This record gives sequence, structure tokens and C-alpha cells, in this order.
Amino acid sequence: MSTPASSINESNDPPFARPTMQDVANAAGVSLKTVSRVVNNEPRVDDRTRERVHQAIAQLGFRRNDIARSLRQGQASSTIGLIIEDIANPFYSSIARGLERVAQKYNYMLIISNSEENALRERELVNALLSRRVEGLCIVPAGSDHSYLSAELRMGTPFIFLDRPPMQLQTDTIVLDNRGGTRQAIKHLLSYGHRRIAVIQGDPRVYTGAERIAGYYETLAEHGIPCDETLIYSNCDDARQAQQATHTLMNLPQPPSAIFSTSNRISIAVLRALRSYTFQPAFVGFDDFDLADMLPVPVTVIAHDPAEMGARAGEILFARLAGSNVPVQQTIVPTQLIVRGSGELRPSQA
Amino acid sequence: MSTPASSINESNDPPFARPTMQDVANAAGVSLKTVSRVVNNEPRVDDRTRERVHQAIAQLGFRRNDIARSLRQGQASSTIGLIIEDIANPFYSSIARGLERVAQKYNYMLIISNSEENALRERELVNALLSRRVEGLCIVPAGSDHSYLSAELRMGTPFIFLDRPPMQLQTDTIVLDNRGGTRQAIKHLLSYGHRRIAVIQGDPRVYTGAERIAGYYETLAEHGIPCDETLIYSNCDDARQAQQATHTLMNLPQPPSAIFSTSNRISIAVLRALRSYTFQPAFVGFDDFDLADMLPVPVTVIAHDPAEMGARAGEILFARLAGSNVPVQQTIVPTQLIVRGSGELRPSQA
DNA sequence: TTGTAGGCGTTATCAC
DNA sequence: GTGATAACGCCTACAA
Repeated sequence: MSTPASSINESNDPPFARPTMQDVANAAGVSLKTVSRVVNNEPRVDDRTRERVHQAIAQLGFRRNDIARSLRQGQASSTIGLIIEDIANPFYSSIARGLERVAQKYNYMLIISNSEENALRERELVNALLSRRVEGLCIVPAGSDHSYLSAELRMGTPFIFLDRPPMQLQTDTIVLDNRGGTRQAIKHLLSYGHRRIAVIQGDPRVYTGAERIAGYYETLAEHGIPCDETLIYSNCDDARQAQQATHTLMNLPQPPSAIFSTSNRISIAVLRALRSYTFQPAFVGFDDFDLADMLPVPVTVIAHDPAEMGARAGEILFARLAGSNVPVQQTIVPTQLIVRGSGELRPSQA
Repeated sequence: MSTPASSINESNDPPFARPTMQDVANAAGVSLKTVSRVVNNEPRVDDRTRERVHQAIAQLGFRRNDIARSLRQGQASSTIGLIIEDIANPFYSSIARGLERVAQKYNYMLIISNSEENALRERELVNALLSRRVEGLCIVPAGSDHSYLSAELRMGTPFIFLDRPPMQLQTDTIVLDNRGGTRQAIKHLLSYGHRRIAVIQGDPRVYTGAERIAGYYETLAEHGIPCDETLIYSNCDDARQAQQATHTLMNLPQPPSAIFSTSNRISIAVLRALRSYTFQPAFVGFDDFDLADMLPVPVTVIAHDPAEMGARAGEILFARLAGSNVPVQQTIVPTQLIVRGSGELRPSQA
């Protein structure tokens, strides 16, 4: 009933309409502009007027409409966006947390969306967020061509790419030291006498995968170790495939003396599969994970700090929003070998 | 240069201004309204006109401003909010994922914010989100008085409370079967002959904590087992305190034969502390956690499905948005005992 | 100290 | 089919 000319009044429409500044102004007997001044804590308002307005606000339950505000003010939505693959994955949720902390510091809200590793959906999400006028966007890209962002980039919207660089686009990027981390792992295993080091990896065409496997090849080559391709299993992001690969490896006439896994999810699947063998190969995994230190053989890993990645992305983003014009930067976040036991087993048939 | 009367042109202002429908209209030689029609896929537009407009849109890099759109359309921001304690906690990130899936289904965006268990911050976030005109809000409450939401609730904004009910407010709520789950755990331990069952818990004044410890007391009472208060340790959400409590318990003249922990974080701390003892008490924890099955003694837990909680919250929220007027509902999500080994150890001094 | 006029970018209404 | 005009709720600029 309170909404003047709405459709036939269904019984569920709200009994109280949302008040506007004009409503508050009417209730307080002042002009709309005075209410605006009070709401925004502007100085030149009589204390008694201010008080009356505050009462009207409280009584009506008025709440400033930030949508209208940001429309008038230009592009100040005070919102940034984050696109990741899956918030339920601890790697991404840590990134989100790091970024949110920074956003909070600058009094910004964060909209998080999951691309589910789908390039098309990523693009839809980017468009939806830009249409909502987020002021900047952090993206863990799933797609392989980001040239569609170039117009938006020229208009001043900052984009920060996380974990993987953009393709066909020049913008700030934060990646792990994928190659260096893998080199650490492989050198570590070599130093314990391993020569047959298997790799169970995800998709080697994805940036992180390509870097990691390149680190493996490089390190073997530098040490003059011939590479046995039968020890390399790809596309094992799925737990089932990783376990299958582990079983295949362990049943080779000459099984590997060590296994390197390129991600935490693969690591866990591999370790699960290894439980059924008495002979335990040495093991090092890329990415740390909860309880790695609590397993029967504590797990040696290449660790890094995803929350730090998120936080750095945020700082770069806000620097850009503040007008920073420094050249596009690529930040490389270091990795760290954490020695726990599984990586220090020696080859039995040395 | 392109912005007419802005302040002195600093070198970093965007070289291209963001085009509006009017710009597109000028470029295409049509009226603004026609552009609007094309953008919104309205039917009565000549195909040739439509084509010209599309070209202008592509050429200028036009993107509809959803802020202006939703201002004009009333309250259709197509955005909902979620307030949790910490997105880096798997319990909450799973909730977020479940909710986001539903939001996605209805073509809504999700804004996630972390209250950090701070009632004041929770309230600030609620206000910020409502000012941004989210159409509904899911909250894992940190505060202890939500009457401040009643005006907003009357205006039709749906609020769904997750994991803990609201205080001083009647609205839809989704909680775990905290009491029932704890009863399952304690009965399970009793059935294996345990009579001295310690509890390491968080804050017993928080709703979930209160329900869980009540389930413990209840079950002991029903079985005629006297309750030994020296076996109950509270406020152990911090890992250090949980470990300390474990050590104290294990060094009692007569240590407990079983330990029940009220959350996954506590469980992990307790299990870490237990590693230094040869005698292993039976153990059951509330909440499942990754790798619980991989520990030297696989961990028996009371499991549940946080993503399902998030999804259900979402469905109720969207039902409310669609006008559902059914009475306020409290949904109780069931828990499940997962038997893995640690809960099936028998008391040694039986 | 307070108020008026105009516009932010879009959609709704109604005329052509 | 297409276009002028008036909102949406707020803020900026300027006037009183």
C-alpha cells in the first residue's frame, strides 16, 4: 500500500518502504541538502538541526544509498573484485584473506567469484564485476587470452594477475617462484643420492605447471642426469589419476627412488596411494598443506605464502588506484623448502 | 584532457573516458533510448539499427553501468552478502562456496566479508553491505544482539543466520545438530567402555559451544556417569591453550581414557600434543578435517557438510527474495559419526 | 547555517 | 521502430 502505483498489492510486499533523504528531510522539517550534510558529517550544521535530523534518521531507519552516492560521485564504488578458481581450495581462500585484509585497510569491500577454471565463466564474471563498477580486479586467470581487457585497462581500471600471468595483455602480475621452488626440491632429492626421480604433475600447459616441469628438466640437465620420461605423469590433478600414476610407478620393474608432486592436492593423493607399499620412496611436494608434519612420515614440501600473495596484489592495486604510474611490474614470491622427513629418505639400492 | 573541467590534469588520468549510452547513441546516430533497447535485448528494434549500435558499442568499449541501472530499477542490485569470521578457515570457505553456487544459479554476485569474530566489525560490515543495497544477507554472527536489524527486516531485506541463531531477532536460521553430534560422540566412547572422558572446548558461552557441552553433560547424566569437572577445559580455541590443556590432562594422576574435542582446530592441536605420549587415549573430535584418515591413528570425528549449510541458506534467501512468506524457519543440519580408529581405542585399565 | 538547481547513467512512460 | 522527458537517490556548485 505504501508503494504508490506498484502492481496489485501482493500480501508479501514490505510494510515499510525504504526512506530516502527526502523523507528524512520532510520528517525533520529541513531540506534534503541539510540531511545530506548531517549524514556525511559535514561541518556547518547547527547542532540543534543536526540533532533533529539524527532523530528523524533513527526513527525512519534511514540508511544512505551508496549506489546512488557512487553514481553521483563518479566511479567511487569502493569495491574491488577477486576472481579465483574455487574459494574452498585453501590456496585461494588464503589469497582472498590476504587481499581482504588490505581492502579492509582502505575501507573497500571485496567481491569474490569462482571461475571454476572455466575461461568463459571467467570472462562473464569479469564483465559482471566491471559492470558493477568495481574499481579494480585481481584475477587468477583460467582463460588464455586477456586482450579483451585492454580497453578497460586503458580506461584506468587496474588489473592484477595472480599466480599466472595474463596472455596478450600487459599488466601487473604476482607469481610464485615456480621454477626456483622446483629446482630446490629436485636438488634436495639429488643431494640425498636420488637419480630416478618421478614427477606426478597436473597440466603441463598451464603456466605454473610448465614452469615447474621446466625446473625439473633444467635441474636434471645441470647435474648431467639423463631424464627418463617413463617417470613423468601428467594431468593428475584429479585424485584418482594421481593415485593411479603412483601405483603404476611403484609397480615398474625399477621403481623411482623418489617422487616429486607439483601440487598439494596431488601430494595428498600420492601419499594416500603410497600407504599400501612397504618400500617408501622419498617424497617432496610443491605447496605446503595442513598436517603435513603429522603424517606417519612427515612431509617435506616447497612452501610459500598465499596470503602474502593476496596482500601484495592488494597493495599494488591500491597504489594504482591512488594514481601510481610506475611501469607494469612482475612480482615473484619466493618459495621455501621445509624439511620434515619424507624428502630425506635415501635410495635403498644406492 | 578528455575530462572537461576536472582538476589540473595530472599525467596519470585515463586517456580514454568511460563511454555512456549517450556516447554510443551519438556514435551510432540514434537516441539514447535506442541504445538502451539494444543493450537490454528489447524486441522492437530494426536489425540494421541494432547492428549499428552494436558496432558503436564495440568500438567505444561501452559497458552498461549496473550502478545506474539498479538505482533506476529500485533495489535490484543482484548482489547478496555473506559475513563470516574468516574465509581462510575451511569451515567458512566451504559455506561460502555452497552459497556462491546458489547465488550463481540465480545470477547474483556474492560479497564476502570477514568479521574476525568482532561484534562491532560485524555490525559495521552489515551496515556497509546494506548501504550498498545487497538484497539479502547471510550472517555467521559474532555479536550478541541483532535487534538493530529489525527495522531492515521489516523493510523486506531477508537475513539468514548460519551456524548460530540471532539474538533478539526472529529470522531464518541454519545450525548444525551440535547437541546431537556431541551425544553421538560421547555415546560412542561410552560404548567402548570409557568412563573418564575429558573435553577440550572453546568458549562455552558461544551458542555452538554451549550446545556441545550440554550434549556432553546430558549424555553422561543419562548413563548415570558422574561428571568430573577436572576433565573439562574451556577457552582452548587457541592452539597453545589446547595443547597446554592436553598436557595437563595427560599428567593427571589418573588421566582420562578418552578425549573429546569440540572443533577441528582444537582437535589438531590436541593430536599434536598427544604425539609425545606413548599411552594414547581414545579421541573423537567435532568437525571433520582433511587428512584425518591419514594420521598414524586415523581420527574418528563428528562430520557435517558446511557447503550444504551455505547452499541451504542460499535457497532460503532466494525463496524470501522471491516473496516467500512462510514462517521463520530453523533448519538443523545433521551430523555424522565417522569411525576411523582413534575413537575405538579401549581404556587400558578397564 | 541552510536551501535550490542540476546532473551522475540508466530505465519507464508515453508520444511520434 | 524510435525518441523526448522524467524519474531513481544522492552529491556538487552555487546562491541566499
